[in-house]
Amino acid sequence: MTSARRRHVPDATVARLPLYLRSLHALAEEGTTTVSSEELARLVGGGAGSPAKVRKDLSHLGTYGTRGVGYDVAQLVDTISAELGLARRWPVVLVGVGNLGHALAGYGGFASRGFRIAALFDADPARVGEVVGGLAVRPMGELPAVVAEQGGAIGVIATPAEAAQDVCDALVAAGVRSVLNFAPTALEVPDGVDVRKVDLAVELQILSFHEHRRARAEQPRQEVPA
Amino acid sequence: MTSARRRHVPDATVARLPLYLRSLHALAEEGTTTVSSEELARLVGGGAGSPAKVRKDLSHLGTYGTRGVGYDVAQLVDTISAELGLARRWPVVLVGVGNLGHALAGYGGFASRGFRIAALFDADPARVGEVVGGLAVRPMGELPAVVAEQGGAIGVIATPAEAAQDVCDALVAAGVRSVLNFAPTALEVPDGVDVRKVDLAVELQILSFHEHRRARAEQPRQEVPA
DNA sequence: ACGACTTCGTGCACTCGTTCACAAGCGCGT
DNA sequence: ACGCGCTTGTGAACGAGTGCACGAAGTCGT
Repeated sequence: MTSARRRHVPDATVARLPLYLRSLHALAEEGTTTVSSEELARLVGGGAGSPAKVRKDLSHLGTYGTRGVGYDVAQLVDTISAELGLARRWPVVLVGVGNLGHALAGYGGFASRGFRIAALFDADPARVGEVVGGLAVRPMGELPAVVAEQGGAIGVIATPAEAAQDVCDALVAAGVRSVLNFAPTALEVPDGVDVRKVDLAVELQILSFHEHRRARAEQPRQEVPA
Repeated sequence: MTSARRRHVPDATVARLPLYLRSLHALAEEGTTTVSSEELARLVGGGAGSPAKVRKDLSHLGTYGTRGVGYDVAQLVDTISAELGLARRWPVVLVGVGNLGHALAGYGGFASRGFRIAALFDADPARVGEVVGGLAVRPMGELPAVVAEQGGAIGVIATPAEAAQDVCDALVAAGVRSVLNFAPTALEVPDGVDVRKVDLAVELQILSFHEHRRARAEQPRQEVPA
């Protein structure tokens, strides 16, 4: 299949592409021009890294490495960036300028990896006008205009759980079709809208499980049975 | 297998338990005493929710629902909390009181879901002493003493990428065996230490992929070929 | 007391992803 | 020019997780 380009890229692979990209950027900066699947696997580390997985992932992109040599770092950066749609520097609208919202607005990692915070919103009139990370907080009413002006955007919800669904509805109504939700609640969205969620407490609870399990295995004194 | 209790709980199930727990807490607060697998699946929403999946997940805990009725909300909360090791209110040590660290320290969601921020640390002497979220920032040197005093802890890394590995080493040396890493870098740890990572930019990039794919599918004008 | 209805628990088939193993391809040294 | 060693790309085996379908078990109404 010479022109097989990318047919269907599995979700599991998509989830790893950003990790590869991160490591590749680091390599590029230190001047490395070529990397093997084994080296790359080591760099992304942990569970995400086995050489075979790397090769299969990259093969889904139609990317060709050079046998006996490895992959060209610069070309791989371009290919993955293109696949992820990072040619365009996506505008991000952030709703909810509380504790977490402040942190996100000030987080440099977005800018350096293909995103641009286009505007901040908050439902609380007292917060509107406040300047955070160089941007003035706007009232929710301006959301549709901003999204239209940007020609689409990715929405980030950093509000309390109670407000999240309303905010999500407003984002969708404004034309946003990709939402990243930090509020600890499930969101209902129409077909065609994509939601990802990040729940900080959930991650801790998963860690807690493993910690607990380890403790149970090491010191099986006795649990009080029901 | 009457006494089959919990043999091995699959990772995929563990990752969903906190979501169930969240919905169950909400149900308990509004006074609901009983819930069916179908209802619970609907509540957790999205990809995580199919009734069969819920039942299978819960069966791994040895939990018995009542046929014809559903699950007892209160009992299920207890069972899942126990499985996740939330009987103990885990102490969390947070390293890196920058932008994100501030947000995490002030985030109420931890306290309400089984965790307690025990101490804040920062390598920058200028930050030491500052009070954030009711806690004074301590110098890294005090880390081992604090962890020992708490009898173990979960470590959270909210530093820049460059500092993350050193901080991680310090945590491990202090006896921490579960680490949540917000820095955009892979961490190397010895066996027996568990690391989970949350990378905010990665989530956005995954969204970007889907957005890009959608755009490509809808308007296949022509991409500029290499 | 009994039947109809609801909902759980679970074996089975299937899908998706990972790992393995190896042939094909490329560059380099001689 | 040629062979040797390295690394990719990929088919095939394997394993984990999901969805389905149905038997088991309990409740409620009559």
